Amino acid sequence: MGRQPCCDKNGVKKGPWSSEEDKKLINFILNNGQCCWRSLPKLAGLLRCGKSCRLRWTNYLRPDVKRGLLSEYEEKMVIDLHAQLGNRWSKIASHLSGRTDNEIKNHWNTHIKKKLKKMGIDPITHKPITSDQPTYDQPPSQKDFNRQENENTGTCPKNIKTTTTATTTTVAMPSSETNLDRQENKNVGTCPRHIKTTTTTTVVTTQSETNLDRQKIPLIPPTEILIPYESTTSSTSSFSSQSSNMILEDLKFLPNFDNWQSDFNMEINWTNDDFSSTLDYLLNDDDISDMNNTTISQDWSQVLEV
DNA sequence: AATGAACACAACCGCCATATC
DNA sequence: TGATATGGCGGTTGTGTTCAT
Repeated sequence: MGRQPCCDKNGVKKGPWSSEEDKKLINFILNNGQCCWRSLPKLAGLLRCGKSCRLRWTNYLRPDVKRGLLSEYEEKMVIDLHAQLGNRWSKIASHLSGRTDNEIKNHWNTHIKKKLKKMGIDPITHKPITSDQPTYDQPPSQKDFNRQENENTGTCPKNIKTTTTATTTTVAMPSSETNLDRQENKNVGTCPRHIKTTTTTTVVTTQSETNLDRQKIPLIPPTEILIPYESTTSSTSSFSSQSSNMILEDLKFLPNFDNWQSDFNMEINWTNDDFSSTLDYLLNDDDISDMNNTTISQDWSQVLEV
């Protein structure tokens, strides 16, 4: 007997998450902690696969997830760790506080690999590439052959072509200088993607660090995230009787999520108990009033001003 | 201004390991 | 002890954005 699918595929929504779905997921986990992912979508009122919820939470919504480009130091660590561990992204990620395996994997595939190649280093073996040695990103798999076939028959997805663009000549970048990035990319003809001023509805950039892209903050405005539950819920809904503009006021006293760990002396891998106690701390009126004296982080201030 | 190419990254898929019954 | 459920991992794809023409 084969394995059951992780969820009922019928009626399950796929694709990008809406802010509404994010809110539901965040609210559910804030109120209930992380429990079994399989039943979470139903309980949270989401038409999503449990697996999808888990990924969304761990890779994007979790408050201790660091966002933005990897620093030079982090990048160096990734390269070193990759040399030791290979493509074991989760292991690599465990050495980089706040970074997810998915993020590191993406960064490796889109940035670091190119840099290493440009530097004449094989990203697989981490050894210098000899001129007579062909290099492959991956050993050609059956899928690659299928892709090639698809391309030939004109049915390939549009991004197949990106798999063959190993001709880029990007060099190691001074990561904090966007104008240099721009100049450099201009010179070598590669797209300066990271220069973009984000205009999507999910991300906002600030300039609190030298690198414009370092501080991408999930733009689910706090007013959107912490939707007050209907007044029937328990003590956790201290916001329930408040109007939305009052909630905005309250949100000013929430901690800077960037400092979530240090603020609450939390481990990176928190347990449900950790989460619950932290949640209590966050939502306890006394504690909130104690936090009146704390400085609102620049990042959140900016978000709140939006 | 329109269009296609190039790109980044969020999200999905399928497999594997472990837990539970 | 085997079957099943669940979570985690790595590879891959899809989509939206930006840039060049």
